[in-house]
Amino acid sequence: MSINESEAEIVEGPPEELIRWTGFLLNWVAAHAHEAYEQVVAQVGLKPQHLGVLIQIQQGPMIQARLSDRLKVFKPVMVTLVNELEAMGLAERRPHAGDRRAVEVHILPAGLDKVREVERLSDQASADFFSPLDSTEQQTLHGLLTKLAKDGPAGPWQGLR
Amino acid sequence: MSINESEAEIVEGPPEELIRWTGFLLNWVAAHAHEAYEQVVAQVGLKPQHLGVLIQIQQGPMIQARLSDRLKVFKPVMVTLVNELEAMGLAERRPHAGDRRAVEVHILPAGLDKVREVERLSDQASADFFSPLDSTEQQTLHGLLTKLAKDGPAGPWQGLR
DNA sequence: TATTGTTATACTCTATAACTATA
DNA sequence: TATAGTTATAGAGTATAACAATA
Repeated sequence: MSINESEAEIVEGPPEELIRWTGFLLNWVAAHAHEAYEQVVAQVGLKPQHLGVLIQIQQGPMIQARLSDRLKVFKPVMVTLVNELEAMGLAERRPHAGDRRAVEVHILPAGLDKVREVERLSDQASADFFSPLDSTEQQTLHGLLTKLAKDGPAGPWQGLR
Repeated sequence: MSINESEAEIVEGPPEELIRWTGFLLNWVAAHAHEAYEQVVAQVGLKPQHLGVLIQIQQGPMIQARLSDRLKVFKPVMVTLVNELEAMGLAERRPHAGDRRAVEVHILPAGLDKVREVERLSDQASADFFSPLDSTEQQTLHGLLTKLAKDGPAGPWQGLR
């Protein structure tokens, strides 16, 4: 048995050398938040993309091409996603009156239930995730991230997409 | 290539419906930060993983198996990465005295130069990215993220890995 | 028997191409 | 000519299997 140092890393924190960089910390924390979210979605038997579709059509039907645009996935991927949602009885395709090429994707009652359930579970997961911060700190974090999200792409990389 | 209808969405901000959720914001901002970092690394002709290896061996050589562990990539991936680093003249394999199965991966002068260059470029990119925040706000953000990174995995998802 | 490095292989995701039927 | 949906295919990226050499 090789008693290397790899035994001590059962519970892993961020690498000590890198935590001084805010950019690294940002990615590290976000990765773990996303992991927690994926866990929640998987708990109800879905992938994040399924939920993305359900949320989009929650208020009303949408044609597939539009769903592809909104979720930024390619058309063949959307075909598969909608197929799977139909197979699970969470959504269904209906012909689009006025344009016989297009199909509308409608949410079904079971789909609405799933959305509600995920919202409930992810609210809980979110509360747990941010629990190391008190209420004021959470608001501060939200404010800082909002600033970065809104004013951020005004930086030098704006021309890159 | 398809010339799509999306004329109005040239500069994209985060989806309005989702910015209330801190978890979403966190991921959105982090994704853009990571994108900026990838741009920087690509600028010097590397992928993030290449740089990960170079940084690990910056202080001294390391055997491949250990590099696989540290960077959490599978062994065949590390073989490819080291092959590429050798082809670029940034690192080289040397036999490991005492264990003839293992090879040490050493950084070369050109590799050190690359690391320095990326550090310089990414410091600049980081400064640009966080420029919407003043110095105090940046420190606050760093503190909040540190709290989440250190105390975060004490939450209910700690058992998941 | 376990570990190191390697090759070969499989699987998943993402991205294009090609085709039909409409418009 | 362009768009909507579908099928088929190509390509990265990730993960596993199997192997020879060594411990």
